[in-house]
Amino acid sequence: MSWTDERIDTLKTMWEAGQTASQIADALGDGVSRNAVIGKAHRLGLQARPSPVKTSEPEAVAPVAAAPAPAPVVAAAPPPPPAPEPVEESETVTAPEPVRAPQPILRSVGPGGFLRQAPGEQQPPIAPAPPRRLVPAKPAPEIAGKTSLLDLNDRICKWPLGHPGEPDFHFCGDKVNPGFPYCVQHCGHAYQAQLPRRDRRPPPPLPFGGPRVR
DNA sequence: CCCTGATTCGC
DNA sequence: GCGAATCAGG
Repeated sequence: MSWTDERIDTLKTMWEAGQTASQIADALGDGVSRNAVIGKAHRLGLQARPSPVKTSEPEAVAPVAAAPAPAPVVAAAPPPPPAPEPVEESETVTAPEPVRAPQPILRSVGPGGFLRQAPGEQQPPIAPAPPRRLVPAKPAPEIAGKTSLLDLNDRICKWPLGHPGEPDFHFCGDKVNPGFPYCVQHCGHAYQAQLPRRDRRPPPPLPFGGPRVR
């Protein structure tokens, strides 16, 4: 699979949202490695993320004895203010725009790179209208610490807890029983000995609506 | 060992 | 441009 616009977009969005390269690679699927993600991210110019390997530049650390204090120059220049980007207010009248309250909608990025609809948001599909700035949605507090869709990978248990759409829906997240999508405990739930046909319960309650039929 | 991102370099 | 291999810190 190549880097289509959508996939690049997913990469950008997730990268800027702080997702790890592994998570992004997972979401993109199609055998994309985290190396591929990282490589692409860098080529795209995305970068500057706290790297575990610190590039401690030889910061010309003045010897302790040599430089006792920073020269008390006349006017001590204050640190350059972060200068929050001024909102581009162009044409339109300076209407206060009271209506548009930017609700922090939490969307998750699906494996195909599409944006999933948030629980309360049934109707309006993705608005193609470009928002001024993409503010990476911070995970809702309910999900904090939980294993979300984006956390899934090959080695953690994908057993769902709760139901999709519920605010605290998440996944087990334990380490998998090697070779299975679930941890040992949930494998016990997922895989059970075959019962005689007549004794079998009608609705096989499989998570996710069951495995893909393909 | 597991994870992370950065970099290199052959393709 | 791509990404596996490699590096290096947590």
